Amino acid sequence: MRKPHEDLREAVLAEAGRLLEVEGARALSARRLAAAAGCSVGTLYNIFEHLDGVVRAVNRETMKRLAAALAEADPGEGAGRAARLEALGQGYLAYGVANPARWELLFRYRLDTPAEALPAELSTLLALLRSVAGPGPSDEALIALWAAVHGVVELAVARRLPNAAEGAEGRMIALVIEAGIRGLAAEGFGRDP
Amino acid sequence: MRKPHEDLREAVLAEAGRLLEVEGARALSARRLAAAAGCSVGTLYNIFEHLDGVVRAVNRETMKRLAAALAEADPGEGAGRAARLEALGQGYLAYGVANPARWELLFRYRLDTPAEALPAELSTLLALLRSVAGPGPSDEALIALWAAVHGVVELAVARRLPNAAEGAEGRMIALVIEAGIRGLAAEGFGRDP
DNA sequence: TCCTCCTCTTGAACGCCGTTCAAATTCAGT
DNA sequence: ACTGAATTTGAACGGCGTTCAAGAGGAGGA
Repeated sequence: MRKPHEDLREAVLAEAGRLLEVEGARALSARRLAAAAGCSVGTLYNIFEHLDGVVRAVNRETMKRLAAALAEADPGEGAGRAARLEALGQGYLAYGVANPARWELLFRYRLDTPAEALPAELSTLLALLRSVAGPGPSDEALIALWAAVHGVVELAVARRLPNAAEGAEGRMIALVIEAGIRGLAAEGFGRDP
Repeated sequence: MRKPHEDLREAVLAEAGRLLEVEGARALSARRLAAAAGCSVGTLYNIFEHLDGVVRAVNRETMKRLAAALAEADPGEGAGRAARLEALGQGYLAYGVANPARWELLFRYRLDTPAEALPAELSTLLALLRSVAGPGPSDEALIALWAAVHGVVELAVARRLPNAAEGAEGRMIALVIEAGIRGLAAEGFGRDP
């Protein structure tokens, strides 16, 4: 019932995760992956066609983990919508800072095959955002809020913030979320639970 | 008066820019650069020590161009501060979309030497932002606004926006800037010309 | 048992990469 | 013309993604 290589496929992905965490995104090469998983490069290419495929699979897993981390950070429906959004933003920052290699693969890896660069699991995140914001705000506004928060995290993870902002990432997230909430309010943020 | 290699150095940087624009960031390799500039790889390494050095030099030039593009987009002191900020945001987006290879080198290239990843010329941009926003807002708030806008542009350039946001980048920039202005207002945005 | 046929695996090979360095070249000063 | 220092060269090293001819393995029939 299960495809021939499925065990090996999972072993490869597990080793990919290990390599990423221990040695960073640079270490994720076909040869090292094959060696770590105990097969030859040729077999790796039988399973994945291109290295892009490994990255995409890792990214799907990363998205699941990110969604889980955000669900964890979410104080839940008991808390106010504003507090929940703030918590989600801080959770997004925390996940990125804690997993720079996965973050890099997810957002900075150059995928040659143009097919959706972000895994479809992104919709899970947007759905969570939607459930917190209520049905009022447009998709565009929600995605803009995500992108704004993402900008802070991306610059923080890539170590591209000016010195003046060092250590202020959390406060900057709070500022962006606060402003975003005011912007969303004009679109009916929080109406209709 | 001029250092021994300065002519060659400039030739290399000019060819680097050409390679970037014509063939993208992948084409910027030591061998291709040396061939294009008419010298050997060894000489390239005499001038730049590492390829990182070439990237850093290109990034300084990119920052200058970006600053010039923003100065061009700025309607000037005659316009309102809000209109100016909006124009700067749209200019930032336009530059990124028009120069994806330079953008990639500036914000996504993995620099091994940790020295400030962003060229010091970034301060020019922040100074422009400061001059438009007035002395009220804190550095943190201004950098947060920049980061928020940056997030939209980065996701757009990296083609990592969900389909729902395709073609809506300009409107998303407008949303982020509007919300940012409201946030900055609390910090005295626009007081004291 | 042996022989076929088909699938899966292997690792050497290709052309690229960043980087190094011994040797060749260049050239100013004598 | 010669010397000595500075500069340039390109082959070499180890690593990369990717391909593919050759080999290994096993299922089914004789």
